[in-house]
Amino acid sequence: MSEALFKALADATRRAILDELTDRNDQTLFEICTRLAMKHGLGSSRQAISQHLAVLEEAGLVTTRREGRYKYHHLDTTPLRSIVERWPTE
Amino acid sequence: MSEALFKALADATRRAILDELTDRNDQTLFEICTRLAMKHGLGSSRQAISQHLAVLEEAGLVTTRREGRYKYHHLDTTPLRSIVERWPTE
DNA sequence: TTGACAGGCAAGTCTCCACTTGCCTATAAA
DNA sequence: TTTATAGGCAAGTGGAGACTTGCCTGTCAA
Repeated sequence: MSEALFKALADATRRAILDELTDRNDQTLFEICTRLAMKHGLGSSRQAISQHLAVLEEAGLVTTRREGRYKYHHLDTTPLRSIVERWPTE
Repeated sequence: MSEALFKALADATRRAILDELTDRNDQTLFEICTRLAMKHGLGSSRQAISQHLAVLEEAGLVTTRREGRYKYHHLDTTPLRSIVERWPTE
């Protein structure tokens, strides 16, 4: 569903998460929270980021991997191709 | 501002308008309204479509040209490149 | 000049969504 | 076994935005 993709991209905090995962892939929720606060100056709570990650995962932009009590998130940009395929940029 | 771009893409009706303009460029508001109703089964009012076009224009995805009492809208997909440039798909 | 047509403006309603709050589960260290 | 850590769940709140409604402006044909 492309609806989930565009909905995921619609929020600035979620786009900052994608930026952060582009910079360093495979991060846990807490890592993302602290690094977002540092580099992007975002004061979002853990729950907020967690909900954002769920939206990104539903869009297929983020996949997860469990390891003990840690959950690693990594970026998958392939869904973005459908955008330029739908409306070609030439 | 990329905020305007993602906001513009976030709505399904606006994406249908982009589809319609991809299929046939340079349409007036009324043409878009009637063709959306036909092909996409959308029963949106004229004002609704007009407001959507304003959002698309603000995002740089649509440019306009006045001609008498007609206003023609045409598609510009170049802003979409910034998406795959921001998060490369390889 | 009058009426129809293409489009614009502004206020109001309503729904969705981002975020909070509080509590719960599970893993690992003390 | 306790205690701290990493994360999850669910209900409630507030604000942004999609859509409507009513009226107004400007252009062209009869």
